Amino acid sequence: MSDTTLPRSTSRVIAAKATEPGEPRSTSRRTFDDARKPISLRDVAAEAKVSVATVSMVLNDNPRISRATHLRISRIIERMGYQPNRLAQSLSSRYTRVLGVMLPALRHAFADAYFGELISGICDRAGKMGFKIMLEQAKPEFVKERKHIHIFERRYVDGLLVLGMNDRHHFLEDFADGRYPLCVVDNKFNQWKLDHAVCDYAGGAEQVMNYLLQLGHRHIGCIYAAPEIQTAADVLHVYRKRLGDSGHEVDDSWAQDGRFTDEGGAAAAAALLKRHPEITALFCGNDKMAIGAQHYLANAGIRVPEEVSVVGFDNMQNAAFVTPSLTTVHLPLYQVGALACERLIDRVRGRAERVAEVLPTHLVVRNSTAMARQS
Amino acid sequence: MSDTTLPRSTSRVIAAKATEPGEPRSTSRRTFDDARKPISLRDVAAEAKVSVATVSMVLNDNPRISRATHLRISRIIERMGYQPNRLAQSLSSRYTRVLGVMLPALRHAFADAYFGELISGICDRAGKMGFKIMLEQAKPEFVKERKHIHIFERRYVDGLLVLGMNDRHHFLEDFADGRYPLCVVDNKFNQWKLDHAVCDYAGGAEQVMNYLLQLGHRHIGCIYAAPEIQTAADVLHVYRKRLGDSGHEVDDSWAQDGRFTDEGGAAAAAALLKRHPEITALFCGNDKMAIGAQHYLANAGIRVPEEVSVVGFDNMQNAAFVTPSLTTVHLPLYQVGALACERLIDRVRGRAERVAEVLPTHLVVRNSTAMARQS
DNA sequence: CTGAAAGCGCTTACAG
DNA sequence: CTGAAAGCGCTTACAG
Repeated sequence: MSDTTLPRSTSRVIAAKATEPGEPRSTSRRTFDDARKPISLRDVAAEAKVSVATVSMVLNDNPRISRATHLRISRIIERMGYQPNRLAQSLSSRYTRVLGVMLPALRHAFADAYFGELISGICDRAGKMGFKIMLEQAKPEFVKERKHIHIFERRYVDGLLVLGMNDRHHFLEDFADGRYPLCVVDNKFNQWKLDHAVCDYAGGAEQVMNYLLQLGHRHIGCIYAAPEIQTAADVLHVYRKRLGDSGHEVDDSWAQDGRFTDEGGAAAAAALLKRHPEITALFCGNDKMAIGAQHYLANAGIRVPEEVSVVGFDNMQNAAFVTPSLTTVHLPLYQVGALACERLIDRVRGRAERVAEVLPTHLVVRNSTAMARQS
Repeated sequence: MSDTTLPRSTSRVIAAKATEPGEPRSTSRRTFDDARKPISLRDVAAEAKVSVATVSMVLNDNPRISRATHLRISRIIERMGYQPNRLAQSLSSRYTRVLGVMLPALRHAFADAYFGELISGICDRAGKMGFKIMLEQAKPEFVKERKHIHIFERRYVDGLLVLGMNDRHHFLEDFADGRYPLCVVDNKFNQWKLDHAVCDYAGGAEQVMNYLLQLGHRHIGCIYAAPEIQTAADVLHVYRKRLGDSGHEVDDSWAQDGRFTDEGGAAAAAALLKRHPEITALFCGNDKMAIGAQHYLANAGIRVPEEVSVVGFDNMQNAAFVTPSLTTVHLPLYQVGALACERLIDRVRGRAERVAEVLPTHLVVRNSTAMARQS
């Protein structure tokens, strides 16, 4: 602990300069003992010889303050290096200017590039709009103790963005009445009336199936995951429908759960190829599973793409740097995060209408796909 | 906007139950119009027929309150579903129970698994210790406008964790006086007196060099990055020193900057092998660059590990799922994040001594390394 | 156009 | 062991 009796440098020096030589002595009630205390509205008001109300209104750009006064007081605020205490501001104004970001309670959730991209978009946009981001994880206790409501009641946040949620996150129902602003990021729920911004997963899946069918693939396996997530279910649905439409029998033995992980993808690829050696293409629900599948295929001596084509979904950073580089669907996750954030802030500011934003996706063709082999 | 004239359900229902039938009417000053207002300390005090001070002390487990009173009032708090307004709490108590986490201003920084692991550790530990996490990015304006100080002065945070910072982040100097609690995560600075918790990079590098030299490698290239980061410089230093000690000429042409990216790693590998075709091993400063190097080698028709061994650094999730799986150094990033968080909270609570924590690392041998080829 | 005063919802000396 | 009151640092009607 440093010596309290010594005056400090930094901001206090700036404040000291506030009284120019020759000016009448400041009427501020700050004493020498206050040296470590931050400057308050009162100090600024005393220095400027106006009321605290006036300084407050200058700070909030209230039009009732004359241009001259505004300018004069702004200068004093600047010179004194005054920073408003936002706890006091929020307590009075009832806005915190903080948004919560809720992640699922997965181990090391933040290390997932999928969530990372969304959060990057959210943080950038929030920062530009004057909001801070607070992190939450949807742990079982969290929901059981109704902490998702408490963060509002206790005034931690003005709104909440939820990522990676699924149909079993029943607490989302508590937001259906619109009392507490919430926006679902990159997912959607039919059972609850909630704002959302989402990538067009079904559209991306259509492009993949078109492409594979055009290349002559007829024996296409699917490595899916988490069908309780609507967007993941959409992809699986398109896969089945397009295969059925093209006159092929659709049978659950052609689809295998890969749990969205590298390991799961490898295991699912192994299971599918054992069951159906005639498979010429694997359509994977994310890039990680696709990379796991490629890993399995390489170890099993099956060449990609000559013998089996592999398609991912995400377009994560490393998709271009595996061997062979991965054909995948690009998801504008950064943009979805930013858009969801903006829509949530609109809501915090009073917008009443629900929003449902869908951002387009597109196929990125690389080297993991080729014409179906002649078998 | 929903109808304001209707009484709401949820928490108000609970509060209504607080007056049991037959009890005298509550003396609370809450009226019907208050229906949407959250319950305050005053309401609880009125209901319990004690002063707000007493309820406050119950809330803060102040020992001056008798066990009987504590129990009785706790029950009432529970029954009413009261949640203290933490803005008011913080304004009075001068603690926010929020920690800032600062990331460098890299594009899509959150999508990096390295930062993600650290943040996972930080969030878990912070949550367990009753703290929330607020996100910040060290954008140029941010530092120029001294926002790193303002988040303290404005009472956003009690302490700050900084990730991915380097010697050019001069704003860290402002924390050397210990006035505002800060902890450097997975890095260290010799020029500024700051708390830190860091992985043993030099120790990991020693293990890599031992291993490669034992396998008979003598022509070892190094793909490094960001030598302005102390830990990265440590790795480069160990590489040079061990090569020199084993009687080899150390020459800058054997090391190449790979900018910590897949692309950079691929380009650096290409440059090194063009310059020195006799290279039998590449030691990379992180897994991403190693995977990029593997990608280049595969495309160039150079077999890994038969012709060239590749070693990474990080042990990121996918290191085990590239082909061939990657030999690398495991960094306990989750643990470093958690430990840094805990040390920062100690500091917030008043610990005066500086701390410098170092966590051990270890080599993980997989399939990207083998005996040096006979050339 | 500006000021005095009440209020936001807590905590914390200070009395008793 | 508990209460009355001041205070944390702002904003916002309400006067003038």
